[in-house]
Amino acid sequence: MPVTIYDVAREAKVSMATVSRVINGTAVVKDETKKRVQDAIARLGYRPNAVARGLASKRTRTIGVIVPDVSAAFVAEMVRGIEDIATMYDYHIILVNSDAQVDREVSLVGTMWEKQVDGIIYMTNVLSQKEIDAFEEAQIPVVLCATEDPERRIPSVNIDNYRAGRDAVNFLLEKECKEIAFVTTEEGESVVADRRLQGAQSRMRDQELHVIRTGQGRYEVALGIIREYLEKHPLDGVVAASDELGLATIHAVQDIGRHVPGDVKVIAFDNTRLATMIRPEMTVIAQPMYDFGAVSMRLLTKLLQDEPVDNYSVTLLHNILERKST
Amino acid sequence: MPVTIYDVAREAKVSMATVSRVINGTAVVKDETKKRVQDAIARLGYRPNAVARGLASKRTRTIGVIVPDVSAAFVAEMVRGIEDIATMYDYHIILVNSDAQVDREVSLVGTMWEKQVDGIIYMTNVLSQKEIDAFEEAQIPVVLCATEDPERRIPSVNIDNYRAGRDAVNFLLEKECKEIAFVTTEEGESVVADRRLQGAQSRMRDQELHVIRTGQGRYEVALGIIREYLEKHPLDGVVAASDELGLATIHAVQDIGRHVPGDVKVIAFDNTRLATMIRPEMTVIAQPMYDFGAVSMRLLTKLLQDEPVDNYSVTLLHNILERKST
DNA sequence: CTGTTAGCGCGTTCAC
DNA sequence: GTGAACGCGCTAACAG
Repeated sequence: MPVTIYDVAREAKVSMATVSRVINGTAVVKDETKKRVQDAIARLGYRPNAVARGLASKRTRTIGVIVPDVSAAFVAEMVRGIEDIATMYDYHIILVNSDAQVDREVSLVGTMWEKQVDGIIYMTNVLSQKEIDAFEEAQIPVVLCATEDPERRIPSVNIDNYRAGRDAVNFLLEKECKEIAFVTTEEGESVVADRRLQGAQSRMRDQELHVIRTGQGRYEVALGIIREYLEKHPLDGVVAASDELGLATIHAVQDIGRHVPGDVKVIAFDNTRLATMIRPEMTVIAQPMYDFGAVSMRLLTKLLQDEPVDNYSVTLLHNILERKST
Repeated sequence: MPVTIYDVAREAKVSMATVSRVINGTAVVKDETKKRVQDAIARLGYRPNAVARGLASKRTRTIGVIVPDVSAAFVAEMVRGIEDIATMYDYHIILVNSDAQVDREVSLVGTMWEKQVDGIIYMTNVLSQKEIDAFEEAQIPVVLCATEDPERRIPSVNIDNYRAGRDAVNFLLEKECKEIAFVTTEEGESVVADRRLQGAQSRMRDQELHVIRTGQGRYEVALGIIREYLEKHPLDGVVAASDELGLATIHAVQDIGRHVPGDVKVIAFDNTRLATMIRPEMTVIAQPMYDFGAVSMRLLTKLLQDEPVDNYSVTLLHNILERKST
């Protein structure tokens, strides 16, 4: 039989209300009785039941974290950031994968509602109205993490992807690149990627920006596509929408007997560990992946505790780390 | 005001018990009244409160997942496996990182207890008695995932690491390697790694197995250590305890002007995506990372539903994928 | 097949 | 400073 707050009360010869008080520090309790209670708790090995607590207080100290796929390096890093800050503020996270499927995402918001989570941290490739409606219906505070919401209807943490795309191209331009390509996923796959592409295009003037589409952006398929493109087009600079695509580019270049950075310079997005674990080490537009998660979670705690928030859509800084591929 | 089961009952002109029945399929309900209830639920947008449900039923349909660090590729993949199967059986997971610190691990088992999780999936580098005691005290079913418990006191899912280490060395031996090294972490860092080393050593006969210790096994520090070792010792075969260490080995070999696989053959553990994203593609002892998670979760569901279990310590198969580094 | 009645373990008034 | 009593939303007997 699990020991309850009543058992502690009896053991300490006080009422359960008093026990509750010393546990939660809700009110002043005489030092002596407080000690009696604490001793009783220790003696009985009492653990407050978080479920009962959640029912009574209507707060579960649990956060729903909805992501496309934890097994992606970028996402995992972010989740780690979320969890660290959650722990710091005494929250726990329920993690679910949506595979970026709208129906599933909407359904997951519903189950988070049933779970009575205090808040949600949400990441997706494309934010649709359906999801916004789901948030609205569930009446749960949401923070978007590394997710584009052009209309900024929901609190969010992101970088300026347009500017980042622009910076990447600018970097190559300053390296005297003439024929630049942007390697990315299919259009509509990811609003973040699309936004970067727009930024990249905005920096080109009379020249044309080559755009290489690689499906979902997986290394294996991208490799072939990029190689084929390279054989037909004399590129000398590539911006890749992810480390994985950057690596595919480097290998594609090498496969056709050309050289990075001598013949083709490559700069990629993200800066996962991959970027420094390959040869040549990759120049990147670094994204603060861990911070995306950490800052999102911190913002959410503010929302939950009615702390003043001076900025509901936080823009973190990206930066260029020049290495050996440019 | 959130709508409760009472509201639905009133709307459908039945008792709350009946509503509960149609929601849970706990008993037969006349088709007509069932429909009335379902309509009422839809009309009101009712969602059952999982917290109240958990308190009443003493089952939360929540699983605690305790891992060293989600941001490690290996772990993230495993978590994905856990979550997929959890979803399939209508469970959710609370994810926490322990950083492999015993105190924290013990404490986390305690908070899982408070959260009233139905079960725990546990992964760690070194399993100590303290943790076993914590499981015992919390009285929660636990499944160890990719974690060595020599005494098999707790249900677990793992590969035969001893045999895997042996197989790796054997593979190099058959390739005519004479001077073989095992690149791993410090002794005691990870029982899994230690076990593999033992297996590796068991396969050597009169020859000596070189052992290269690389601290925590991080690429950046390992690279220097391995390079230094290589300069002093004429190795021609290396078994690395992880993909990351395998890659460090390949680069170390290249750094001193030698060649993989020509001069030195490299085989590594794990087979994360990294292994096929580098040049040369790495020969590996592949571990079923996703399956570790998936099978663990499945085993746990059996434990929770009192299904018959024919094997409490499941041994998954590893296999060698020969690629370009050997 | 359906309704009534107890709890589940805790937070939170409101008195004392 | 402390205790008694109620309610959070639901499941699970038990009747009928």
